[in-house]
Amino acid sequence: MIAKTTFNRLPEEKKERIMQAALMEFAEKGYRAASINCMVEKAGIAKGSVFQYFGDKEGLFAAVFAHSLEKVKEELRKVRDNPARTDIFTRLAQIMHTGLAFTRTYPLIYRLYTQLLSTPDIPCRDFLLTRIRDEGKVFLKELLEKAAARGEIRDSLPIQEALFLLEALLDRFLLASVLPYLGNGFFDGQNLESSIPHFIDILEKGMGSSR
Amino acid sequence: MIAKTTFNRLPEEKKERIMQAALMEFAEKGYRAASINCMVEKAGIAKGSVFQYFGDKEGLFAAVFAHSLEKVKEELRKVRDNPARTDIFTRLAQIMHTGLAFTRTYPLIYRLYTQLLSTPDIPCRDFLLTRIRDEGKVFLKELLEKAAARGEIRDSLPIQEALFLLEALLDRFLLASVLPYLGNGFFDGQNLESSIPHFIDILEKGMGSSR
Amino acid sequence: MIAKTTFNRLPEEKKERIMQAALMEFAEKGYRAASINCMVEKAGIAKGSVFQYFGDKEGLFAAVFAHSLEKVKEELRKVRDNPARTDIFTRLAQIMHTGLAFTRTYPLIYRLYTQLLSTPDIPCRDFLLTRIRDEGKVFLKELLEKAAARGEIRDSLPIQEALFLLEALLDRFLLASVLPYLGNGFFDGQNLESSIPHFIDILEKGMGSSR
Amino acid sequence: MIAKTTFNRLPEEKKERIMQAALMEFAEKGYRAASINCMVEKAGIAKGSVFQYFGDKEGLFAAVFAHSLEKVKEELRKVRDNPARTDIFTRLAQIMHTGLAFTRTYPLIYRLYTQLLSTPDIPCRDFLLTRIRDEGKVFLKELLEKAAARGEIRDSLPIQEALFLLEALLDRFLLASVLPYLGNGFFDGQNLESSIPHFIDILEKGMGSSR
DNA sequence: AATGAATGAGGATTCATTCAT
DNA sequence: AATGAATGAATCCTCATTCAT
Repeated sequence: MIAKTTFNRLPEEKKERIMQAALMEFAEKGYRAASINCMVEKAGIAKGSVFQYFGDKEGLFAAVFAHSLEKVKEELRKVRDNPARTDIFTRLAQIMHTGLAFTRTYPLIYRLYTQLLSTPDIPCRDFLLTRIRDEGKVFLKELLEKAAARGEIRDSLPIQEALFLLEALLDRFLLASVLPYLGNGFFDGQNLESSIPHFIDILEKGMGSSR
Repeated sequence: MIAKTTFNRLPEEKKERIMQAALMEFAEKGYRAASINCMVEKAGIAKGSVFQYFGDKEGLFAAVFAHSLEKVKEELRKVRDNPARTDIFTRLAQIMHTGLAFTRTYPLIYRLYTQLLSTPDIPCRDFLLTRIRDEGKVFLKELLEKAAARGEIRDSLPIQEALFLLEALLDRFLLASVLPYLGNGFFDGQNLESSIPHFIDILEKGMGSSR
Repeated sequence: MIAKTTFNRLPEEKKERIMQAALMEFAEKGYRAASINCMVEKAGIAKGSVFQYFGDKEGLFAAVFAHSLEKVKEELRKVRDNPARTDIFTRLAQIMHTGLAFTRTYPLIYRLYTQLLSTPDIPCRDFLLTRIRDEGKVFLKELLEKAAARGEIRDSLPIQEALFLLEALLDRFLLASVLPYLGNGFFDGQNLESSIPHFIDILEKGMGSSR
Repeated sequence: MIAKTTFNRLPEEKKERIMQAALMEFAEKGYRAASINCMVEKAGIAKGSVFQYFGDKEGLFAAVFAHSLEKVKEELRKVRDNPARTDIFTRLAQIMHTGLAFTRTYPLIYRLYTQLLSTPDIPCRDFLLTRIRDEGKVFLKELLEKAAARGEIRDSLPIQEALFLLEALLDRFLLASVLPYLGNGFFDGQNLESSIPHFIDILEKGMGSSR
């Protein structure tokens, strides 16, 4: 955290190269197994530089995480600032499309997130997960509440569980785009997009107001 | 994989002790970070024995995985062999309850599974994940197909997507019981059970046949 | 401290070789500058073994220290169990001779002690120094007290300061045998022995009972 | 040693700041463990500057040492230029008081000296120690010789050994003011001053001319 | 003259694995 | 079959030193 300035003063190209190499390491191998040796080789920099820039491995991870979160935020903003005059189910479809585009563009970032979820010994994990949640999940909640206010969802809908289900579906949907195992062999790559309307169909019947 | 026999000839108590210690290591620290040093200390056996029994770390992991999968299968059998004369939604509720009981009883096994999901450099990951899928997911599919045959679900339901959604929900539901972060603060420990009917409510409306 | 057994089970010759190599490193370079790399090369063992035996560098240091202290204790016992029926000044001369013989035999042990004295960041320094003091200095105190009881020293002698002076002289005397700088160029190696009676002369006049 | 001029042209305040920071590092951690990184941070200068000023770590140490020696010399001069018309034992008491005041004012300088004494791998150690000796010890010798000429000390006194004893006592006395361990628990901080007369008492009886 | 980014050798330490007993 | 001592590669990290700006 101290010498963060050193890194920030670097030319943009080099910064990106380093972030990319580090992201690859962490996303592919997980925090512990990620090797700074491999990382610096990929990035083409000296090993010592990493520690000058980020202090230690933990600092590097935090930087990579922050860098990735920034990308996520940009993406979220796109969805949020969309021509919002549509009903919630149309928006959910939009979100799924946008999310899919995101994981296709930045598959490693999504992998980093799943690493974080399942690896208990990552430093600051609690803090980092909290930041993600604050960033991403509040959004869905607002979406649901506004839809409720507009009468787009049925009165009897249990909000918390609906929220949980939406998150689960979205998360798994994105995960499937990164890890083909989860698609059950049914969803192979390109087909994920075409399944979106079907998901929306189920959600609409399950959550929408009748009529 | 080589001298598996040697391990199998061990007294049951010792086998269980070793498996338990190894499961703890792998589930808590992940594959790479797991230390055979720590493991043998917990198990109270000689380090050399591990390599005599399982060949190498990878073999040990495979054995732990197989051992855990066996427990999962037992559990699945319980659900499958249940008094099956109920509709699919009642059964889904049963499954959620049973799953929750399972992760409460064997939280480490579920963690092992999530580790496997998110850590790409575990050897044989593909093979192991395939085995899980074959074990667990075929079951849900059959459930859906039978329900369709009985007319419990609407004709227009897109089966693949419904299956995917069910898996996503179940998985996330169990994960939340192990990792409190995912509950969004809404679900705190005991509350997970009470939310099951609400999930079923959504699913029934989304997937069930009208009337 | 844990795997101390491993080291103790080693053949005596190997144990001694390792202790000697470690003592050389620590005594010559100080705790921080001592390199385990150099040490294992001198001892002809694998680097990993050091950590198996002693846990970490600190544990190694503690072991070397304990080993050395054992040698010191043996030496002290020799002096203590001497034909004790002589006056204190004769005994002081004996002690100086014995001490000199000790530093000549184990110069590194004495250097280790001085390293400990002057290096503030050695782990457990307080504890180790206390152990030395308990071992060595109580002895001088008893000597003085018995001499007082026998009337060998004057009533007006300030005991604490006399003790301090004796320690200072003994310590410096031994130090000079190890570090020639302190001898002021006057005492070159062999001459230290011949100066003992002269020191005793001063001490006797300063501390002895008149006549 | 190369561009010493560059450093000397610096504003006095900056020079002092740098010397102080370096002295702290060396005195507290010893030569090897002292980190130029820490040092420059404390001093608030660029790391490169150290090497521009002093060539390398060794040169920096030599400069710090010289700077400290200068302070010692000033102090010595005070004692030397004292109203000298007193006998040697009064002067020794003065010296002890002055020395104590010095180590209280500049404890780091004394620590630097003890580091130098006990750490054999400091470069130029021989040279530096010789300079100290030349500075400090000649003085005591003169004192003794003049006292002998004035008949303040007995004819039979072995001069070299007396000198050695005085040095040992003074050194240990000062050391005890910096490292409390050596006081044996008897001398706690403030008490050192009050013990001076008692030391002088012993010395006078041991070395003074009878009557 | 001053800066501070870059470097890589070397530090302690951990660990899976081998093998003689 | 079981042990646990031995090994050395790989880990993160620190540091003095260099050099372009």
